[in-house]
Amino acid sequence: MKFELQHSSVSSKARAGQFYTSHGIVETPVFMPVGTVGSVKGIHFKDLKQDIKARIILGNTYHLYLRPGIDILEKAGGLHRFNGWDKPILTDSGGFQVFSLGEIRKITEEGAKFQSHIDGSRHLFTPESVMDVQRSIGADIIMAFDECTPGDADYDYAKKSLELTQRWLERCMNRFATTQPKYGYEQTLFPIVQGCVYPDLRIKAAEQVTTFNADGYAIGGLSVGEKEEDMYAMIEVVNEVLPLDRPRYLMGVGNPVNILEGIDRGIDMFDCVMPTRNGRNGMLFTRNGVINIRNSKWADDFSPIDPEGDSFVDQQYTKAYLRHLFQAKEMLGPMIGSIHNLAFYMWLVDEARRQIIQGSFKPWKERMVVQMRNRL
RNA sequence: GGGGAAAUACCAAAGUGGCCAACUGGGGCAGACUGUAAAUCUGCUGGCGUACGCCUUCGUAGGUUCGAAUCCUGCUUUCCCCA
Repeated sequence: MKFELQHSSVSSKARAGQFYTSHGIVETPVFMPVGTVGSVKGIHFKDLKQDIKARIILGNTYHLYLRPGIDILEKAGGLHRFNGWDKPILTDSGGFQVFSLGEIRKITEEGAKFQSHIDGSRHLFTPESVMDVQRSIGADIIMAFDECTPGDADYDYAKKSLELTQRWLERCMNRFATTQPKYGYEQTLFPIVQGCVYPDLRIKAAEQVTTFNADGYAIGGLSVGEKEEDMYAMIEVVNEVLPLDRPRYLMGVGNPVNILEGIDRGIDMFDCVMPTRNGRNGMLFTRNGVINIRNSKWADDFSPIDPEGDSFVDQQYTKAYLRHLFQAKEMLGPMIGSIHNLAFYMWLVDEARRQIIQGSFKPWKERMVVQMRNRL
């Protein structure tokens, strides 16, 4: 997978670039909508492509492995063929589930033992099996199997956790190198930098991953309970070490402010459930701040959802009507909320890219960060 | 016309002498959500106060009692059955 760095900001570490996959070119910075089980919840791909203009979406190894299962995905000819999304897909490895499934999971040197959240059945994920599953899913970019260290971990735990992630990474790389794609197009593997909020661990982690000369690198284990300034500090520390000529992917982040701060620090790729989940729950992100559309003050506000927004839902529907849909628990409400938020996120990264290219990113970002913190 | 049952907060509905400003649902109001165990979860919902608390409430007017949403009497209203 080739990555081209097109423009670098002078007053900031922000960059604009693009990478090439078998399913198309992805311009960066980019936001990747999360489609855990092979679907971006509540959104038709038609809208995702034409209106939201998503360039790449996520899938999740753990969820897809449990349902529909590997045999179905292989019979379908991979996830692209199964769900009909013909643009790039990135799959997360299940490392985050190691973190989020808490009680129903156990970590050993060999791998992670899970109980399915669906039926309680027991499963073992190893670095090798996770590579194999991701070969079967057929994502363009696949992720190493890691332990996502909690943000409040003490140094000792974080160090041991990182070392396990590092050993698992070697096994992932070996397995990946000795297996082939199943559907005739290229796949690439991104390692993940862990190390919690400890700079020396983060540096060690970043140094280790770069030795594999991967096509891109991810920073994981952030926005998982640590302080926001710690997150930014860790991004800065890690990006000092990661090579400039490869994309950097900040996993699971974040809110619109986090994204601009990430871009400012040299991040190229983001994913987060926030636009979809919060949109489903009535929280709208706009360039002027956040709207809780369920609030009674919108009941008779017949202005468009977002007069400045460029999604069709922003102009088509009024705030009062959208609030009504949420009050009435109509499924259209969460759908509109999700479309709006995703379109806004895509606008945000596209506009950031434009500002980087024309050399005005920093002041624009500073203005946006203040504006977007408002509560409307 | 005769007989029976019931009236509780925005709605529905528990409670039938003190642990009741009153269970629980719904509705309403607000909040949370960051590589999705989430179209989910949390809090509040008589008034005033951040709070300890104080004040006014269980159709209505009286009464019994140390104490009443709960017991008694009148009235009002609603529902059911028989004519």
